[in-house]
Amino acid sequence: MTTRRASPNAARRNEASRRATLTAAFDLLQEVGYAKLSIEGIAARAGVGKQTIYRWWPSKGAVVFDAFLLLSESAEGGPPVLPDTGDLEADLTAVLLATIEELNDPRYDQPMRALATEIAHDPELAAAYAERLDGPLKDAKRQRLRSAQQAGQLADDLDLDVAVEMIWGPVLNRWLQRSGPLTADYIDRVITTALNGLRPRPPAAG
Amino acid sequence: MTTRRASPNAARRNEASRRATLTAAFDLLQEVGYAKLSIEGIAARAGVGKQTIYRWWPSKGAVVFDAFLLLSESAEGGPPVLPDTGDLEADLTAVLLATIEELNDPRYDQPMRALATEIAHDPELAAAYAERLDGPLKDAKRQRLRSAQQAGQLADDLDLDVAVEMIWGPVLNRWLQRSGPLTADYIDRVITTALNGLRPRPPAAG
Amino acid sequence: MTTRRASPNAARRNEASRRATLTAAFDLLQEVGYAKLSIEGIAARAGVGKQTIYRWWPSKGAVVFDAFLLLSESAEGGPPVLPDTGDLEADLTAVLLATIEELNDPRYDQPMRALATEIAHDPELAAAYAERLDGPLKDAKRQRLRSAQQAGQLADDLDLDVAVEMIWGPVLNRWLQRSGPLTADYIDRVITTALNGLRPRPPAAG
Amino acid sequence: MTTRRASPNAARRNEASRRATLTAAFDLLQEVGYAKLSIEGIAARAGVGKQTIYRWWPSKGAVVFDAFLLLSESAEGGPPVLPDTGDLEADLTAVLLATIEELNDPRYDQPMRALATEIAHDPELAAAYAERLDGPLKDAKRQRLRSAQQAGQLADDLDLDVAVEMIWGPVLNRWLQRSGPLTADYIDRVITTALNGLRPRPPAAG
DNA sequence: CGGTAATCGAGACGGTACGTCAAGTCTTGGC
DNA sequence: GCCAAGACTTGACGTACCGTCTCGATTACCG
Repeated sequence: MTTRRASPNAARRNEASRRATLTAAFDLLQEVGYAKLSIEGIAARAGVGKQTIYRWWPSKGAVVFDAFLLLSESAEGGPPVLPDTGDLEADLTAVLLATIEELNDPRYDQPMRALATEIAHDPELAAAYAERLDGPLKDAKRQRLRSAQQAGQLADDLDLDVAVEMIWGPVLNRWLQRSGPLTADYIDRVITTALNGLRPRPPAAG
Repeated sequence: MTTRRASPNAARRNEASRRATLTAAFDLLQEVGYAKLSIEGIAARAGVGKQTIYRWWPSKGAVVFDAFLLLSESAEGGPPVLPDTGDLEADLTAVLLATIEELNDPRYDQPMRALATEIAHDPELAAAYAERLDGPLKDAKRQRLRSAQQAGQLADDLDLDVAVEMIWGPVLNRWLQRSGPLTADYIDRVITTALNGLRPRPPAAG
Repeated sequence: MTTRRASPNAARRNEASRRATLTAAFDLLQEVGYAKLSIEGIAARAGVGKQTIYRWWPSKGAVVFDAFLLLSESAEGGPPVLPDTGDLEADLTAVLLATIEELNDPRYDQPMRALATEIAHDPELAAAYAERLDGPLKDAKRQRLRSAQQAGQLADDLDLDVAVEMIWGPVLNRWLQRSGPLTADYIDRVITTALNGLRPRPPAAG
Repeated sequence: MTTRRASPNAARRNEASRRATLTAAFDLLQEVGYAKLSIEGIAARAGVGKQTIYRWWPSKGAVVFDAFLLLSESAEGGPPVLPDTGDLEADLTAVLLATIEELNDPRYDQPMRALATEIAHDPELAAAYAERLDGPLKDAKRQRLRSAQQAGQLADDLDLDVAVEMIWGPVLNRWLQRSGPLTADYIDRVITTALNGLRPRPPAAG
């Protein structure tokens, strides 16, 4: 058996209340923003008792996290996979363009910032995020790079973890800190720079 | 003529109260963490009236930001400069090692996360951060890369902004999300990968 | 035919649950006091479902009332009777001494105050109290006075109801309001004053 | 110096908030009854923050008590005095008639029961009641009886405290327990019985 | 150099939300 | 159909802070 906490009897949990809570949380995140998001507000919007929220979630961050989880579950069929046309640069560009489109979308901006900061302050949440939300995505990214590596397009001794961070890290950072615009051009430069590296690259052998 | 009801008369500002407030804010950030930081608490700790804080700072985030500003001002003499021994890889390694040492230091971890969070949620603060705190540092980083570029160690057409993000982005991201340990080995891998790029690199010409 | 949706089928009632509930209620009244007595607490202490309590009692006061009823039933054999030695003053003194002993007993103080205040706020409960608990007692008191009246010890035209209230009213009041100590001496003074009245009493005829 | 608690600075207390609170408490007591009286409700009705109530009163009962105090203060000029026409019986009748009129008045019934209940359960409150509200009244009652005593209308050795309780005790008890109607006739019987006592009274000497 | 206006510490105020407790209703599974 | 158990919505609890608002008591500038 695997349950960690004994207290509430999960079998009797009201699924309708759970979904209402998560939906309300996500909606409110868009509407009022992270700073004004309150358990009280979520409960009221969801038509749910506060106690029900406190019974099933340890923190506001956990609710927000589960709201994202619900969203990603309802969106997907199976684990995520990155496109693989054989053209790595094109595939990465396509994926990152979709990413910045989402990051630039006002509907998702606030909620994702909320999630990011909750994660930054709550290690337990960070672990859950790494495992349940980011993990599968990271696997897909690594997998795409491995495929390119096997096709000889990437260095044999490449550290795939670092490679993934090298491509997505700058983008996420720029978004979170608003240190610059997230444009298609920026994406291109990131990908090109990451692939080629900072050092001068001798002309391809004739 | 100027606005009739302008901001308070800065000339009369009590410097002792200002410093006490910022010091208290930073200390409390370490002690109780970001989530439990309150204006009331800062005022009490600083032996300062709440009104004094509200008079001079628009938000809690602004106080936290100023606390960092005070810290960085008291630490420095003039704008920051990265070491330049001619050996880029060694210099970057040295700087990044110092960076992760700070990020791993429990005294700074909480406060810096607080700052990151406030910035993520407050565009105005983000602008101030970009200009006053991060700006000079970024200039120094760019300058070091430019120096290497001029020495022929980096590609001529390298986008220095992207290059800087490529090196520091992954590290900051890993720290903020706790997606992996910040070790010397990790730093090495990041620097090597960034410099060489993901693509296979033909052996240096004989 | 009877009402279709009447009260639950009393025949099926679980006597063990009933007694457990009432005992738990009385015990808790002593332990945690009236203000902190809760249905939830009673149910937990009795090992009984909350619904079972709500099924059989209309209010917390009703449970408390029944708890007293259970107590008085188990204590007695038949209706109460006051001692009648022929010496009215002595008999009254004996009974009132027993009364104040109970009122001063910490085991009964809290529960009886609870009962008294529930009665004060709930007319229906007051009626039940008057009929089931206080009624028989009052009959006994009246009966003792009537006996004395017939023996020529009390005025012929005496209003027995008022007479009873005149003796017990001051004592109960003093207890409830804590307006003075309940001592044997106090009892004596009450009885003497009630018997003689406030007016000067001419010396008994020779 | 005499202050008992240091915490709130009574000098800065807002008199308007105080009066609004007490008035709201009294009004709500009439409207919703004692059982549904809540601090939250009082605060809302008074347009006052909850904290302001908690700052100045230790319990709901204390608020109710102060509400009565405010009422009695605003009603009076100086300490209360009972009428003294020389005819004790008539004077007592007049006073008790006024008393039962108040007790029978639906505007005061609920609030006074609330006060009685709070007193019954809170010894500290009972002491305050005895001193501030009931005390002066009891003095007046005793004084009237003493006057009659000096006029030879009452027994020389009469215990005035007990005498007062003997007259008012039965009335209050009957009201609190609803054990009978409070009518003019009842008042007459109480007074007559108390004055004459229970024992047969020989005809006044010719 | 004394008058006066702004700032200061302090903290009361009307509020909002917190996280908890209990009320009374409803559902599930066992007897 | 009653029962124990306990999840549910509701509403109040008493507390912590919010941001605004007085209060005297220092300042520090200005006439």
